[in-house]
Amino acid sequence: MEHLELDIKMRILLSAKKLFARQGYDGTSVRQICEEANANIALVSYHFGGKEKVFEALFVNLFPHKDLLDIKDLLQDPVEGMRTMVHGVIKFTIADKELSDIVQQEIMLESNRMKVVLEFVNPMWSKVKQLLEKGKEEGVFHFTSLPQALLMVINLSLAHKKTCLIEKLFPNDELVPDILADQTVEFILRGLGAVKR
Amino acid sequence: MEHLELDIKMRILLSAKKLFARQGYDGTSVRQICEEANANIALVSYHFGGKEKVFEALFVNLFPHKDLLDIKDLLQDPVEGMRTMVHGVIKFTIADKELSDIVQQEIMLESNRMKVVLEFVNPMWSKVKQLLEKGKEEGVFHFTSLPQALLMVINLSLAHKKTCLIEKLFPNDELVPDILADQTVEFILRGLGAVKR
DNA sequence: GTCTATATAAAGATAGAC
DNA sequence: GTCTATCTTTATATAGAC
Repeated sequence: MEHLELDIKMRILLSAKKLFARQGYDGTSVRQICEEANANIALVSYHFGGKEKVFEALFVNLFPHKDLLDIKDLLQDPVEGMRTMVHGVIKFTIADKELSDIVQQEIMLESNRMKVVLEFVNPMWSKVKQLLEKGKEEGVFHFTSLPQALLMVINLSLAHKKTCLIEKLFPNDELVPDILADQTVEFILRGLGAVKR
Repeated sequence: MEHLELDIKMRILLSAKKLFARQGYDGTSVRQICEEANANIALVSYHFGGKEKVFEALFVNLFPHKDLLDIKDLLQDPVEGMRTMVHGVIKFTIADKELSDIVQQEIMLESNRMKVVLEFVNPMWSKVKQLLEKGKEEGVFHFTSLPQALLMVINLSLAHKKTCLIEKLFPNDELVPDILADQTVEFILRGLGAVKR
């Protein structure tokens, strides 16, 4: 029932993003999406070709492609490079919480839609992988298994905001985004053995 | 089509666990569960009272309640205590990958079923929280925000095995469970500033 | 306790009018 | 490009026979 100023295709995409994030892909119906978008049910098929295609279009149109990959010379200093990358990913998860929630849901489900998600997310992980390799070569990062180190960095970069997990344990608390990013980055760097304390 | 030797209630629960883990709660139908369990469709309603109740029963019956909480004197040495807890959680995620996958899916969805999941999972996080507090008091752990530190420890303990995330980046690799647990624990301890290098 | 048969609702998708 | 109306399938759940 929002963004009535936009054209229908975009309204459908934004509504799908909102509902997929809140209820998951399988928990969201095409009817719901169209209701939210103030669009007719038939338009999803007409404009996109079905629910699956809406999901794809969502990433094609709304994923912030280049932001993180345009940065040159990331590999010059692995520690600073890692700082930049992790900060960038966290910035994305805060800027578009819905899309980042969808990414994580699909990862956890290991659904068929992973193919689409990975297409957009892998370039970032590839950069992080390079940073880890370079850092290990130079002796600033210390870990046994590269794939597992990468997994830990990814998970910490993405899954920092699932506060529902602990809200019962911190009834009055709230997380401050600025502190969040810095603390996560420094945690990762220390975890990787890059001495910073 | 397995475990035909068990009684029907348990067969339904095990089939539900398997399918929820693979396809998610919303992506799994009662029909599918009964087919997998070699049971009649009507039996889910008769024995449990519906799909939601099957989910609940799954945790009530199959969640390893006490394993981690019986350990006494965990707080004597926060570093060793943390080592024990994280190892324990990782052991659980490996022992029952299906159940741990379900836990993570529901966390990411922030579904209505979180209430059930948290009931079983919170006691563990509560212990970890205590360890973090004690460790910070004693000056062995260093972090700014307790809730966020807790979140990072939880995430690393749970989400270490989503290898689908990076399998394109490591075509031939495989993760070794033993190394996994140790590397994760040490990563966490270093991340928390407990000097171990 | 287990089955068949069915009730009822909701899903995704499209034909055809406008 | 958008709508109404409808098709088909599938969902959860249950009544009632056995």
